[in-house]
Amino acid sequence: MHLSHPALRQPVTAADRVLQEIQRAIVEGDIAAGSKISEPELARRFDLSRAPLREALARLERCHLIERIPNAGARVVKLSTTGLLALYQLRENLEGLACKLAAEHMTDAEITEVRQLLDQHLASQRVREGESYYQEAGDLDFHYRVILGSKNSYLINILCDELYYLVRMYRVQLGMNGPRVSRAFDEHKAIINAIANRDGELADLLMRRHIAASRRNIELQLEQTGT
Amino acid sequence: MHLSHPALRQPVTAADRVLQEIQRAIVEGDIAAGSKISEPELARRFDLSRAPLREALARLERCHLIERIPNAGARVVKLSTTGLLALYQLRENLEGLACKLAAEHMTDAEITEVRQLLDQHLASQRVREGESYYQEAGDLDFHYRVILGSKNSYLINILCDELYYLVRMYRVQLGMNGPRVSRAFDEHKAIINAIANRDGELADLLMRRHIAASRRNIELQLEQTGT
DNA sequence: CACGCTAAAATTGTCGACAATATACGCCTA
DNA sequence: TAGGCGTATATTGTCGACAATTTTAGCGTG
Repeated sequence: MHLSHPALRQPVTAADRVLQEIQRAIVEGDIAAGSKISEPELARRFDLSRAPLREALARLERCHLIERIPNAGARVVKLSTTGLLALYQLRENLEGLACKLAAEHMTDAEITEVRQLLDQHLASQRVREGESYYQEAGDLDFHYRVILGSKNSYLINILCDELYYLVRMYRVQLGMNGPRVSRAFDEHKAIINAIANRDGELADLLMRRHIAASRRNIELQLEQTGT
Repeated sequence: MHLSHPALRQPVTAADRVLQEIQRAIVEGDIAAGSKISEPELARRFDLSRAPLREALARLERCHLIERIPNAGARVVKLSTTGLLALYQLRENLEGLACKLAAEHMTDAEITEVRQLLDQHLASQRVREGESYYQEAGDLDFHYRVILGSKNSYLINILCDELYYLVRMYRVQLGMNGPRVSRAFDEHKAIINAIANRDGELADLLMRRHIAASRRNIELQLEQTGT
């Protein structure tokens, strides 16, 4: 049971590289949601054989970005309100647990690092008010740290490797530039404070609320865009 | 988002078949925990080429039965106390959530089915008192039903496809024939009652306790066997 | 014109061989 | 004899081609 997970590992094999490229393409909508995946086409596009490509597809299925049917091929996942709800329902619970465990297992040094990270975000955010991309990356970065702080490898694997690409996909393809930017920082602060105080129960609660608020925000976006 | 998951699907491809065979072999200790996986050897043993075998290995990694290192090969996972703890920590939370959602989403018909299932277990268990295998299968069956009842595809996928083979592996390789057999039935009854009453909060609590008790039981087994 | 059947095309699944990388062995040196 | 280096071996990663299956297109029939 090792704690550093593959997502942070830089690609060493051709399958790793093409995985990252396709992941990015799907998350950012470069390959349209719901569209069919053609192995021969992708193989040509990325200039490699089908063997490493299929390896990559297997991992894409693992993080729920594509759905495969035997002998019939793969499709990029479709975004839906029910899917979003199910995903965030899970996140609320899992990241709440992660917070509780982080309050038990994070070292003081790690907590200090996260606080420095938040200070950085605050500074850079004041400068480029409203640029959602940095906010988003920063938010994910914060969540990553806390999740890793749980020191539970299964939990880390599920959240960082299997669910987060899909979370990003929903965020990116739904815009995510609302007025929530500034409030999120305060919520992050409160969470890391609870963790620093070793108050797992509170950290759990605050994280659940934080994610619930984030979910409502995206749902609003969804309604406005018109499903 | 479809609710019936691959685990219940019968194998259609060669990779599917060999996956199931290797899964069983690892879970039951036929392939020793911690041992190295040799692709050429397994390919000969199951009489197929390395392509479908590697597909199977990718899925074995997904359900945490093996660990792969690029260019260096795969090893069967090692069982450990910390691993068991991390796994059950997650199960407590996730299956608790599953219960809460099941209380909201299960149909009356589905609840009736689960109750019939429990009656069957009780009858057959009275007959073959103490035979742990059936008990284990029955227990897992109950948990499966509840999890499916949550109607959350991500939750179902994580519990049934990714974590449960490992749970079974711990159970099988640690014996699991303790005196807990009879108490589990009562706990199952209480859980389905809570779900039937649409009391999600109570169902959540009871399931967490049920799994915590199960964990303590296995930990005891571990200590006795001598890690 | 719609429907079902048949045949052709395309796609996925599997195979055996080659290339790149890691492991194991033997040798040399201190 | 212990330790490090270089080669030999074995294993994993990748490739191109073939087999099996599905999808598509065309045809005939009701």
